[in-house]
Amino acid sequence: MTDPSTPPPKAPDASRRSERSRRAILDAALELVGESGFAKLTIEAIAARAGVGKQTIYRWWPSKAAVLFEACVPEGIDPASIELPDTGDIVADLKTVLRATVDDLNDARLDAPTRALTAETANDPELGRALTEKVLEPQLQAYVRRLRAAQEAGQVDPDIDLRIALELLVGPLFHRWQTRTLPLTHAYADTVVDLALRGMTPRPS
Amino acid sequence: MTDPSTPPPKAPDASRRSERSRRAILDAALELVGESGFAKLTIEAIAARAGVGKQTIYRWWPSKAAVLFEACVPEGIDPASIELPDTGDIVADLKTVLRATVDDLNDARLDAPTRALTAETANDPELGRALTEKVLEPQLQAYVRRLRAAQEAGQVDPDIDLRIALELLVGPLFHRWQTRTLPLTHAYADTVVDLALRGMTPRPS
Amino acid sequence: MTDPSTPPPKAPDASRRSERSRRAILDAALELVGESGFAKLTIEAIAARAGVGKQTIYRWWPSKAAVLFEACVPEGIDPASIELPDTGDIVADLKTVLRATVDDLNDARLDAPTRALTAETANDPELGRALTEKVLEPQLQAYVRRLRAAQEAGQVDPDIDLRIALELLVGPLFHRWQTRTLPLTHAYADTVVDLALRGMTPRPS
Amino acid sequence: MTDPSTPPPKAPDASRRSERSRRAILDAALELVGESGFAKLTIEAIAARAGVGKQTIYRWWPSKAAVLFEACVPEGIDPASIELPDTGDIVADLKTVLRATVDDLNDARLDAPTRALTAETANDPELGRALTEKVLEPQLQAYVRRLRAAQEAGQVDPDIDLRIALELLVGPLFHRWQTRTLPLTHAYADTVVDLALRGMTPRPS
DNA sequence: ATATAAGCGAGACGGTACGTCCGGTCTTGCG
DNA sequence: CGCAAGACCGGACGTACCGTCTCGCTTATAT
Repeated sequence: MTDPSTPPPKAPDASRRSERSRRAILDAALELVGESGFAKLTIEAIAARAGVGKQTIYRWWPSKAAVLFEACVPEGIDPASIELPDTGDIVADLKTVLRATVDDLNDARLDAPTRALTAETANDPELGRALTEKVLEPQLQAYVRRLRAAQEAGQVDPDIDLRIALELLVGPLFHRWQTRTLPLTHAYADTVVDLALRGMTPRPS
Repeated sequence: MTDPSTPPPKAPDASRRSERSRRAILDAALELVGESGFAKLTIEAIAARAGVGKQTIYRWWPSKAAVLFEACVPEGIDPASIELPDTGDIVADLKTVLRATVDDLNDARLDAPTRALTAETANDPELGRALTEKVLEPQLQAYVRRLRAAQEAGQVDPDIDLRIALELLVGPLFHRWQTRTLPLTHAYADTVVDLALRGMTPRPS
Repeated sequence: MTDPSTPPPKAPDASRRSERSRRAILDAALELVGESGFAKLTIEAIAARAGVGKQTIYRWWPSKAAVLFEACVPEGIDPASIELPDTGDIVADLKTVLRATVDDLNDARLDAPTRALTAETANDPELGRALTEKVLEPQLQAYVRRLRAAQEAGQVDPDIDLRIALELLVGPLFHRWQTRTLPLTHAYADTVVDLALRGMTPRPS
Repeated sequence: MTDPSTPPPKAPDASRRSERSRRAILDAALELVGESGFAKLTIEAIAARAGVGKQTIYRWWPSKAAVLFEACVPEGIDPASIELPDTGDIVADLKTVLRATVDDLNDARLDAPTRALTAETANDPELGRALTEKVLEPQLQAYVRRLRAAQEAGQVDPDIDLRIALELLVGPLFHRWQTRTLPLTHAYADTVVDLALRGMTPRPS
C-alpha cells in the first residue's frame, strides 16, 4: 500500500527507465569516488563522466549519497541468504568470518566509498536507515543466528544477550577501522574472538 | 628537519591575534551547527554571525571542520590529567565510566558537533589525526592505565592485551552510537562491562 | 583561419539564450551606472537588480564594461545609415550637426555611461576597438562623406585631407567635453565650425 | 584663516614627513603602472614594492590616482614658466610645439600613466580639477600668450577668440591620441597647424 | 638628557566584490 | 516520455584589496 496522502511527486515511469544510463551513472560514481574522494564527488561530474543529463540523476536518486549507496549495494540480494559458516566450532567459525571482515575493511577499493557512506549518515538520516536496514542488520542477524546455534549446542552461556554478544565481536573491529588508531590484522580478529568468547562460555552451574 | 621545499605559507603573526574574534567565531560555529547541522554550516554564516571578516577565519583555520574542532576541544588540557576512578573494584569503576560515556553520547547538545567531526574525518585525514591525538588517545590511555592497575591487583588476567581489552569495552558503545541500531542505556553499558570482564578474569592456573 | 592552439573556451549555446535575462541585465546596468557611477557599478549589483545569477552575466559578457557597452549601443544598426544633413550649405549643416552633438554631450542621462566607457578604453583595449568600430568610425565616415560632397560642390578646397578636416571640427568639442575646461554651448559649436571652415575654403587660384 | 567648522581631520605634521618614503612610494607607483597598468595598481602593491606601511600612503594621499598624479607631476614648477618658443613665425613655432607634443604622446613610458590619469578623471572629479589646474591650463595659457603675440604682430586675425583657436590646434591631436584611430605623426601635426592657421589669418579689410 | 609624541613598517581586522563551482530546476530538441 | 544537453537562479567558495586600526620601533623636538 503506497502512501496516498503526499501530493503528486510526479513519480517517473520506471518501466521506461534506461538501464544503460543507470549503469553508467553508478559506474561513474564509483570511479570518481575512488579517484578523488567523496568530498569532490559532484552530481555534475557524475553526469559528465556517465555521458548523462543531470536531470536523469535527479529523476531517480535523491542525493549523491543515494547514488553511491546503490552503486555499492546492488539491490535484490536476499537478506536471509547471508549465512555465517557453521562447522560446529563457534570460535573457529567466528575467526573465519572476522578475518574476512578485516580483509574487506582493508580493501583499498572498498575503503573510500564505505567510509563516505558511513560518514554521510551523520548528515543524512534517511541514508543511515537504508544502510542499516539493507546492509548492516542482515549481517548482524546472521551473527545472531550463528550464536544462537552455538548457544543451543551448549558452547555459549544461555543467559547471554546475543545482540550484545555480537556487538562485542563487531564493535572492536569497527572502532579500529573508524578511528584508524591501530592496524586491522587477522591476529587482531583472532584475539577479539578469543577474548569475547571467553566471556560467553557456559558457567559451571 | 622541516621541509625546506614548500614555498612560504606566510604564517600570520599569532601575537597580534584578536582573542575577541577567536571566541566569537568558535561560539558562532557551535551555535550554528546546533541550529542547522554541519551540512548547512558555512564559513560565510560563521563570519556573519560572529561579526567577522571571512579572511579572519581563513587566516587561522584551514577548514570549517578545524573551527568546529577547536570549538569542541578547547586546547590546553593535559592529556595525562584524564584519569578513570579507582575504587579497587574494576567492574564497578568501568560501569561508572561507561555509564557516563553513555550519558555524554546521548546529550543532544554534543551530538551534532561530535557526529559532524567524526564524519568529517572520512574526508579530512588531518582532522582525524588531530581528533585521535588530542581527544581519543588520551582517553584510551586512561583506560589502559586503569586496566593495568586491575591487572596488578589480580583482577584481570596478566596475559591479556590491554589495548584490545579496552576496545572490547569501548567498541560496542561506539558501534551503537554510530549505527543508531539500538538505544544506548546504562543497562547496556553494565552488560557490556560484565561480558567483557568475564573474559578477562584470571584463569585458574 | 581560426587559432587552433587555444583550448576550447566552451562557448555557450546562443540559441538557448534568455532574451528576458539579457534585457534585464542591460537595463539594470544602465540604471545603476546612472544612480551611482561606473566606479560603484558591480557585477553583483547588476545581477541582483536584474534578478539574475552572476554566472548568466559572466557567461555572455567578458566584463562590466562590455555589458555597459551593449546597453548603450544596441547592436544591429547599420553604420552606413548614419548620414549628415545636406542642404547644400556645408557651414549651416555642420553647425546643425555639432549643435546636436553638443546637446548630446550635455545630456545628463548619457553623460555617466559615455564617460565611463571612454575612460575604460584606457584599461581595456578590446573595448576601445569595439567602441571605435561600432560607434566612432561610422560617425566620422559620415562626416567624411558630407565633406566630400562639399568638396565636389566647390565649397571646400580639393587639396584638403578630409580626415584631418573632420578632426578639426570634432576634436575641439571632444577636448572640451573630456577636460571640462569650459562649457559646451551652441555658440561654441558655431565658432568652431566658422573657424575650421575658414581654413578650408578653396584658395583663389 | 583656516576653516574652523570642519571637525578635526587630524592633519599629519608635514614637517616630520619622511622624504625617503615619499620617493619610494612615487617610484613604486610609476614602476607598477608601467608594468601592469592602472587597473592592477593597488595601494597594497605600492606599499609592498616601496617597503612602506599602507597607512603611510593613506596618510598623505587620498587615492591611488593622487599618488600617480604626484608621481607624474612633480609639484613646484611655476605655471608661468611654461613658454612656447617665439621666433616671430607663428606657424613654424606651433609646428615645433605640436611635433614635440606628438613625440610625448608617443612615448611609451608616459603612455600608461597619462592615459590612466586621464581616464580616472571620469570617476574622480577632484583629480580632474587638479589635472586641469596644474598641468593642462598652464600649457593652454602658454598657447594663448603665444597666439596673442601673433595677433599683435598681425599674423592672426584680431577678432578671433584665442581660446577657441588653441582648441582647434590641440583638440585634433588629443582626439587621435584618445581614440587611437590613426597614428600621431609629425606630418599630422604640421597639417593641423596649417589648416587651423589658414582659418585665422587676418582678413583683408 | 630625557620624556613624549609623531611618523613609520607591519599587518590583523571588518568588509565588499571578485570570478568560479555546483546545486537543483527548467527548457529544448531528439529518439 | 525518457533522455542528453545545458541555460538559468541562487548561494557558497576561497582570494584580493579596501580603508581602519593597533602594535612596537625609531627619531626629533620640547621640556
